[in-house]
Amino acid sequence: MPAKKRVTVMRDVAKLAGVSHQTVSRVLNDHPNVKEETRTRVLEAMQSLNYRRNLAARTLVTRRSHTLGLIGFETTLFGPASMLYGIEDAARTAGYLVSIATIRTLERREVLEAVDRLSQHAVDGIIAIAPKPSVTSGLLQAPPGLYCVAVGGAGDPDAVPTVRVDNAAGARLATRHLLDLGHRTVHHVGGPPDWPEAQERVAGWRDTLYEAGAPVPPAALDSWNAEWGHRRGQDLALDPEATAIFCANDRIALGVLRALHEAGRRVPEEVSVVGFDDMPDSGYFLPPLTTVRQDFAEIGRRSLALLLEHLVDAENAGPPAHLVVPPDLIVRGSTAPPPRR
Amino acid sequence: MPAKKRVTVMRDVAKLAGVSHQTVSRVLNDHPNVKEETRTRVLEAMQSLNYRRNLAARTLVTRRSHTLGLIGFETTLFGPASMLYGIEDAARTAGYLVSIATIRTLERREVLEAVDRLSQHAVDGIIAIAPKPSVTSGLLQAPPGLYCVAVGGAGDPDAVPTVRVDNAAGARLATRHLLDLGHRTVHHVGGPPDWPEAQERVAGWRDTLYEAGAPVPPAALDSWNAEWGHRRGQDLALDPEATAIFCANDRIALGVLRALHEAGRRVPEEVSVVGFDDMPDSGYFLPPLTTVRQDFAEIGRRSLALLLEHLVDAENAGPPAHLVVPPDLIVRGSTAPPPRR
DNA sequence: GCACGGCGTGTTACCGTTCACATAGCCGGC
DNA sequence: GCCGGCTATGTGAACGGTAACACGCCGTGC
Repeated sequence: MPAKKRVTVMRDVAKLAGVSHQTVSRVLNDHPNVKEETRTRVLEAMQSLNYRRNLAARTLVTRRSHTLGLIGFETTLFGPASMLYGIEDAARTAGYLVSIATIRTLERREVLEAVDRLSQHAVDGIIAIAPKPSVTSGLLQAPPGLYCVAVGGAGDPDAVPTVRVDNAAGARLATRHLLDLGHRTVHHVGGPPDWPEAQERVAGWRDTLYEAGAPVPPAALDSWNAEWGHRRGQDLALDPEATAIFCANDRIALGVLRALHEAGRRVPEEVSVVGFDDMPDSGYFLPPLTTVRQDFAEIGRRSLALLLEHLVDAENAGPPAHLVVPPDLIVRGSTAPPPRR
Repeated sequence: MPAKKRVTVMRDVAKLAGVSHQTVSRVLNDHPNVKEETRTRVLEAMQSLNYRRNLAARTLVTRRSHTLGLIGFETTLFGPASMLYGIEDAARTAGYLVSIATIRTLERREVLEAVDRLSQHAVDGIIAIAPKPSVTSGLLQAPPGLYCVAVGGAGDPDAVPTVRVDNAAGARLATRHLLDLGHRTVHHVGGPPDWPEAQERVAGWRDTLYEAGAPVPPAALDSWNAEWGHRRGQDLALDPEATAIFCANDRIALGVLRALHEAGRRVPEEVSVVGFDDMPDSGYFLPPLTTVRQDFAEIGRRSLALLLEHLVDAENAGPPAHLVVPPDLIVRGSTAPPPRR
């Protein structure tokens, strides 16, 4: 009977290097008290045997899996997908693997299931894309010791730390930009009325108009998609006073652009349009879209930092932190001064 | 000193139920030889103690983590993000968790790193989004016993099983549809020339034209984005003979639509346009885009099925399977019969 | 009456780490 | 010249499950 093929474990490395398995463990974990010569001998042995440590065994005893969980919603859309990417990128550089648990609705029940699934797999922490408060509140049910960070729009309670983009500031940038170009006021085509992110964008837009003493047209809120933008754009196209439109995201802006084009209103000569997100093709819309860019990579880094910070120092935690990432305005061809009358 | 808070383990459940821990294990794993009455007693004990089994311990001994790895590229774009979603969805219903490892380029080295990272975390298998052969070849370096499935475009070697959408068939559907409407021929705006998916779409388009005896205009290949579509669309708009355009994806189609609109060529009255992918807003383009829809959910299910099939019956594996998922044509408003002359 | 097989259950070893503790050697101070 | 403390290393016991095996009990066939 041929020798049974077995994967090399710590003991094999130890034997080859002529030390105990514990010394091998010390080398792996960078413990200080290992003679330099021993260390290199062990490393060589590991190399020659192509040793990889068994993380399951490590997890069993340390209760750290070096994996973190990510709860995501509508991850096929650009925003969530970008957040996922940003978080995964940050996690990878920090030596973590990311396990995903997508939810199909924003109901609390689904969030609880996702948390449960992740906690069974012993993730060290959870980052949840939480556009609505139901998600955040679901996180509160996580078993004690499992730290959660909510990223995205809903930063309500003071029990869960959050990281989010400064939607109000983004809306201000967009609105300010249009006012500075000389527009008398700015119209807004908003997202779903019950999404905090959409509400914040409304607030930033409205406040900026107030401060500038500009008239505040009624905000129209509905959803995030192009169909809504197109529908609303058709109305706005009929209003000769509407020379500047700030859309709650790029998809809406796409619809608005189409409606304006259709109605024969030229962009940016007659009407200026600003979006929010900086989707992949928004720079190639016609005209290229001026938009507010969210720094998803930074959001990922920050939320991970929050998590790791807690992992190393779990005991004396202060109140949960709430980080806000500033967005940028990307000026392209869809904005210009208003037409002279 | 207060009693140390400990999580409940199998032993606790066993004690409460008055059985051995092994019996608890049997209940958990649905072993046949457990008296019904014992089973319910154990289940009640588990319930009342809120027991969750420690998957790390389970993984250690069974060498099965019930986690699978997903290697993804450009996961912020709609296609890859949808595949990720489809795979995660299928995995979840099969009781698996998905860990992601995104790669920033398609270089073999990066793939190897991703495989390594995932295998350290003891994933049971790997599904890789593999739009180019370099990814597939990287998978071949996976440690023995770690099964990999390549999903997407590059189905070259006979060492790795693949699941992919039938790009050629999709292209045929699109081309056929346009020919059936009465167009003399169909122009094609293709993706990157070195991507198999793009090549297959060219082939399907060209073959259909051949078979129909239609003239075959030169194919133009460049990239996947709207900028390219717009650029190419400007040229095609000048050609009065070009009444039907098949684009390799929806983003390209968006650019083409814009260019045509700009040039004053009406869609679909003067020119018909077809896309590929069925992106979220393509139904709200103006006009709504006729396009080829890929069934990402089905791709996810199939690739997972391939993986699981191998996991239960790892020994007598035949040659790697190559599954092909048929796409659908979604007819919307961007296609119509050619103008009468 | 006894060997036998299946059922239900318990006992024990083992998976591959890390952690707590023990130990041996060395150095310096008094 | 001994002792205390530091350094480098080894030993044994967890961690929480599953697998292999043993064991008692029962019904069955001869």
